[in-house]
Amino acid sequence: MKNIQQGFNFALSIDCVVFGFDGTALKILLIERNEDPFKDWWALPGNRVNVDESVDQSASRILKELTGLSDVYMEQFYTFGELKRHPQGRVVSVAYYAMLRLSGEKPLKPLTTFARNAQWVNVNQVPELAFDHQYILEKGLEKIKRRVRHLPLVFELLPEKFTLTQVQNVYELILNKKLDKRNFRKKILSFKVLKELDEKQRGVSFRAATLYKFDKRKYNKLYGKEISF
Amino acid sequence: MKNIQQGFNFALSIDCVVFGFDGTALKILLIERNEDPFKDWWALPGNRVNVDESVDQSASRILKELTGLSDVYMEQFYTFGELKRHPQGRVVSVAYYAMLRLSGEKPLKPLTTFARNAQWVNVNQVPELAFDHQYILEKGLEKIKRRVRHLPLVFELLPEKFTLTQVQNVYELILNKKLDKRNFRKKILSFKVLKELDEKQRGVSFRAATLYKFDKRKYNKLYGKEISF
DNA sequence: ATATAACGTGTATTTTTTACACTAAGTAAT
DNA sequence: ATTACTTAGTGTAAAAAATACACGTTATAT
Repeated sequence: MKNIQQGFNFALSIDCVVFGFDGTALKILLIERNEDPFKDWWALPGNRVNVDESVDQSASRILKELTGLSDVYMEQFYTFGELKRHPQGRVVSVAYYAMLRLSGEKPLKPLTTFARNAQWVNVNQVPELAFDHQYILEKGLEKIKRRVRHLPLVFELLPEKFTLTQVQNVYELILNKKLDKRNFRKKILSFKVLKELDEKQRGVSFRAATLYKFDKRKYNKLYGKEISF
Repeated sequence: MKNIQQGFNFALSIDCVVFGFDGTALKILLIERNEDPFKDWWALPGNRVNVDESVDQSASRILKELTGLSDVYMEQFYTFGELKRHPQGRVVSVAYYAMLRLSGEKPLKPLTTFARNAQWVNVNQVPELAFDHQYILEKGLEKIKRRVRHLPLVFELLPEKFTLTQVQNVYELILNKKLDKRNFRKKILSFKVLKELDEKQRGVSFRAATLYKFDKRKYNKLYGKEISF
């Protein structure tokens, strides 16, 4: 029982800022807490890290338990270690952002009882949140605004096949500004990582757009890890 | 004694990647450990976080204890939470990078006994390090390579008054590539945050260069927080 | 057939980035 | 004082990237 030694008296938690795109709006995932502290409050999905799992593993597990979602793109972005952030003691929280394609078929089912409910809410219609989660959310948003310019994160938010207009919409929502259509297309295509498909959108009123796929292999080959969108 | 509850069995530590510039080379600070585990090994300056201090406070305290240095520019960059990274139990480490002007006058005096010695070593002549510190160092280096392009970090490494050639040298060392002198000057001056002084270098053989100061007020006013060096 | 709404495209202008080499100024040695 | 040496300091032309801007095309719905 090594951990009984002095100094082993912190709790570690994970909090996730989970972004989703439903074709129209940028959403984040919130849970409704079913336990104290902050019972009945909305909060970022999060929980304690177990002592026998790595922090990255823990993040995946926690997201899965609270939402039923697995294989989600996640990345650590900051650790929140202020003194009074948790009323039950010294809890330091490692925050992750996550991104996923939001298709109607994926129901959100918390696999644990401490969250009674999980729900997508529009990024700019977030209610008051438990703990310092408001702050963590803001930092997460700032972070992806920057990261989205250097990493092909937006494709995590889009379905496998997407139109260029959808890509542009996601960028506009994240960066929170309008982009010029022609210039945007010129630029995104200039990276040569989108594969034009022999296929059009289906089920839309009005003219259907061409579908594209993100070519991950080509991206890795061309850019290693970084780029400038 | 809230922290006796289940879950409060992590230790938290801070590790610092401290960069210094001595006018010629980019250095990082290492300590020689005087205690187990890894007694006699070189390591990044770091130690346990106390339960009654914030993570940021802890980082400053620890750096001060190990080196005698205070008021150093520090920023958190990643949290290392793998399972087996510490032989004595579950220790999760929050890593910071730090930057400071390395002038001869500042002697390094560890104020604690667990480090027997603190020393600046050239970034590309680092010996084998304790724990996962090699890895943390690499990540720290990657991080500042990116951050230095968006934040005026280099001025933390330089003396208050510096020449443009010195600025260029620091950028070249961090980015690890040669820059064109005329283009560099054009660009750095175009930001309008360097104030040309009525003063020249002293004590150099050969022609003395004009000294400049970084105008922090102007930087904040013009750019808020970000820029693209 | 017609109205509708989003699709998809090109060019000219401005701005930014890159490439490139010599003279000026101060120090040190003779 | 002359000379040799070393770093400081400067401009321009070409290429590349970013920006501004508008209309004919196409599939759908009525």
